Amino acid sequence: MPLPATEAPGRLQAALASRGLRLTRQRRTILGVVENAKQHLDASQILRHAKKLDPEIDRVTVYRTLKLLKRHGLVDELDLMHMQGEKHFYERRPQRDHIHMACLRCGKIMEFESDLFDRLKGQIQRDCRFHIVVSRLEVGGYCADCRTNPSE
Amino acid sequence: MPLPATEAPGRLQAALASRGLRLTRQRRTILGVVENAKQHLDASQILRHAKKLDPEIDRVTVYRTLKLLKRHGLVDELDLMHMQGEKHFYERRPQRDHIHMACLRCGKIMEFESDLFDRLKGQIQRDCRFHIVVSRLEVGGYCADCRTNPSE
DNA sequence: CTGTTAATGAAACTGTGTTGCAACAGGATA
DNA sequence: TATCCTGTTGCAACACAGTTTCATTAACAG
Ligand SMILES: [Zn+2]
Ligand SMILES: [Zn+2]
Ligand SMILES: [Zn+2]
Ligand SMILES: [Zn+2]
Repeated sequence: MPLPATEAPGRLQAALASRGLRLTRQRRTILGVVENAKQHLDASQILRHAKKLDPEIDRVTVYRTLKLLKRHGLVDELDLMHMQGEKHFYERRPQRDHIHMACLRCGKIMEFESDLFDRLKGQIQRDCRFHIVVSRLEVGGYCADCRTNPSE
Repeated sequence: MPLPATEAPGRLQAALASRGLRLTRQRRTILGVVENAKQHLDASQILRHAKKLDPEIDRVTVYRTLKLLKRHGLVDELDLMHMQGEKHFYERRPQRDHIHMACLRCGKIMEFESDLFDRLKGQIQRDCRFHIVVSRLEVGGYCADCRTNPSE
């Protein structure tokens, strides 16, 4: 369940356009898929969704577009603790970073925002004189449901 | 060339033994490589180091041993922000978690321990009623050297 | 020392992501 | 709207990380 469902339709498209990058039919389709995804998708899921809207789209274009978005800091790449093999997942970079929690039993992915996380990043930048461009905090463990119903 | 596998009996070996797992010649070699590594190694680097000590070792055994160590929480798997392709890196799980900082310019990897990080994990466990088993915080950005010498 | 059983090595395989290149199309310009 | 330039696409072949299968080997308990 993505946190704030506040949709800004076409934000990715607008961002690409403002950088002078070509908005092709295929890119528009892929951007739409990423932007409107209800959960974290990997490259092959993005391809599958995109093919429903435009059957001509090739997987190479999906990979190239994801790489482009990543390079421009418009999407973040996640592992989700590699619970489903070596896949990588993508989400539009949010206004405020969040933590990903992956339940090792039921596979649920939860998100969490925290002031402490923001302060921690501030501390890293100050104490290590390190300018943070991208950050990723993922934890694996057991969710509330799985802790109270370990039998099911 | 092949050195005796009678290396200093590290903590990893002791941990495996205490769990009733077989300590084969190959496992001892691989454990020694991971334990004595001076930097973060990926699977193929671990294989290369291990082959110097025991040329018979197969890459499959390296993968299987890493999986075993991961499953038992004895090593952590890192991405280091995927700066060198999709490789994954390994390190012995430390007594206290640390943050990995990867410089996007010079490729340097730095480590950092922080009370704030420990408190953040505590907050997650309390506020989300989520029992943390493993956590990973990686940040990408620019290190102090690269910020002061952007010319070199 | 012996037997049981887990671990290994070799090869074939899966799946993710990349590269080279000819054909194509976005979008600027006139 | 037509033209051009250049970045983008689709395809096939490739590269590489990691897994599976199975016959053989060896840990270690008895
Ligand atoms: Zn759960
Ligand atoms: Zn998310
Ligand atoms: Zn990864
Ligand atoms: Zn640097």
